Amino acid sequence: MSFRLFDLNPEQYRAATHPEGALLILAGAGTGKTRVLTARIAWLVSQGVDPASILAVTFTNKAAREMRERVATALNNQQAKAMTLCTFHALCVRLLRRDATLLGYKENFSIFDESDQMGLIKKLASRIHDQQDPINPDLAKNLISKAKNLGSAFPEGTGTALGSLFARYQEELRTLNAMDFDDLLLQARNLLAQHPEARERWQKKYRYILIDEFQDTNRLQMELITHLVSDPINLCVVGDDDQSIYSWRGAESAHLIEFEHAFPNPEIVTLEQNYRSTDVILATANRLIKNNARRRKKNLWSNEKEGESVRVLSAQDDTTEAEFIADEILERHRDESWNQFAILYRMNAQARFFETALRERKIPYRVVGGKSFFDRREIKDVMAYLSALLNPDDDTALLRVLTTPPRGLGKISLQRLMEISVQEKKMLFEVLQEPATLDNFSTKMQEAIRNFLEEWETLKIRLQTPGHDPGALVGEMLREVGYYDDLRKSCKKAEEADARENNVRELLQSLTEYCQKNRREGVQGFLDRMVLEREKEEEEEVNDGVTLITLHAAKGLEFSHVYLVGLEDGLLPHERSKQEGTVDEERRLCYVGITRARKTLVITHCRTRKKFGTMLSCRPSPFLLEIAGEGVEQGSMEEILSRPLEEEDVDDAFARMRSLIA
DNA sequence: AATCGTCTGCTTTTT
DNA sequence: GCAGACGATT
Repeated sequence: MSFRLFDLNPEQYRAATHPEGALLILAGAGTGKTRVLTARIAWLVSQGVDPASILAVTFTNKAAREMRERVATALNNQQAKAMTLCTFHALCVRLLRRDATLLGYKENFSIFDESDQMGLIKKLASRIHDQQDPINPDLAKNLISKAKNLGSAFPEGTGTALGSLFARYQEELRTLNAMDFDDLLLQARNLLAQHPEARERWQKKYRYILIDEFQDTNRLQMELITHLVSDPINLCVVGDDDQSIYSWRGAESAHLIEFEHAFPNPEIVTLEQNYRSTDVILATANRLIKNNARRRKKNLWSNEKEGESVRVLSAQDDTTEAEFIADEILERHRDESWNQFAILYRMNAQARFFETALRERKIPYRVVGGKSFFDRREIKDVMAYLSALLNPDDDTALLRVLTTPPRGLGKISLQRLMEISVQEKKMLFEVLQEPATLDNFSTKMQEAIRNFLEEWETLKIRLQTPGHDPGALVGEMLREVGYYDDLRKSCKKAEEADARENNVRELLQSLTEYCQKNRREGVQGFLDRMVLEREKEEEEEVNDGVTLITLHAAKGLEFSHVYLVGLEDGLLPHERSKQEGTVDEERRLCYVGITRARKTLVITHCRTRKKFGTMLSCRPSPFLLEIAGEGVEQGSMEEILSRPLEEEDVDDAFARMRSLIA
């Protein structure tokens, strides 16, 4: 075995080599969680376990990718390939692509992403049109999602406008042979709950189950796990209740805290030795988190005893906060590369000040989060073509195809087609194919419809021919129907047009590559991946820069120098959390922020801040009182700036001035 | 169908 | 203070 088990500390070793039964690994921040999971998988295989019977589930694609890479180094390639290592959603797609017919879906169902979902909700909401209480689509989406993740396909309040919206939404999805993200979990759960033969088949396949970030599981995911686990129980979960920051999305850390309820007498291993931060930073984190009542007690420690003090600094206002930090980063960059610095904040809106300050000083930076490649119009267009090709029931996708580019079928004709579709209880594509349909339209329209059908059929047939290049075929069709021309026409600048066209080519190129590599999964597999893994392949992390990131997005990352900013009452903890009684989660958020730091940590707060356009005075966050203690220095930025320079700094400043003059 | 102006309402966002 | 949504206008 190439993975060296003797590199593990005693607790890690115990977790990695625990023989059988339920195993709960409480892995504090930076305690080598992924390492242990990888080691455990390697150990299982070394004990003769068939890799194909191992299932390891993560929450993010990134985590899955990282784990796969590490497993591949620990095992040989073939073994690593044989095991299932994916996100919850990808696992569900796998189950459902095989067994969806048992639930009344076809196995070529479409997966609706958030914008598809939103579009459908808006359409239905406008149809219901209740003058009493108009439906807020955002709210509706959240409530539907929440209900589903609690395990229910039905709204709580039937009879309300929202209730009927939920019902019709679900009905519509089924007619379109489509599932949204939550449905993937919901239907997979239903599959295992309602179909014993399927359940047994999957249980038999996955004998060894490992779950990462277990504190983030919602009820549906927990049910799914419970159904999948067979006898003997071989379930290993890893998590940290102190880092549970997604309860607003339905995650229940109670699954971890009360793990024994679901799986009695588990082996429990607590990992407390931290390999990331200095002891001073960890002591600060410990002092903060112990104020949370319901948790599994952990006390992080590190061998790194020599560390700089944690500094808590106040600033007059948000601009000063940003400028001070930017100056300090500039100063420290002398012996650290830019990407060792991170600025962590509660809200994306806070990033702006830091962007300005960094830009003024020509410091490179990257803001994590923002518009995804996959939200771009042209990408959605091509995805619609692929969806409509694979799932003829997906009217949403087909409508997009029919109107992009304009084919002489305008709003009115499409409306008429949809009316016929509703009347005859047939899907849009069937209606198009029906010869009788054409009688309703002018000769010009008939021509347009016939043209489209002809193109579409040709493409379908060619795609099915073996040895084809799907990317090239779709690209060819797009060109023939004038899609590229239309795309260019809709752009103001030539640069934008080039960029969009390039995006399409890139997408088609990766379609071709995917199909070459994964013969069996084909176009369907590619589409699944595109919807579920909404990240561009060459996420260019090569360029060096300071990271600007929200606390939520920072989980799992680490930086040598961390600036945790905006520690003000109402911002962290956020005002709304105080109203909703979820300050504990805000504390965990703060805890996550602190534990990202390897060497130095600066925590800042402003005495005044611009909110909604006006300057308001701010009180320091109550968390600052909780972290106060040995190794934490307090100060103000103004005081530091007015402090007389120390001698060497003066020398330095003179030296720099002289070199500027020279 | 596109563009302009006004109104509103304000976390976090793994898939 | 500003983005995003929506409705009125050409």
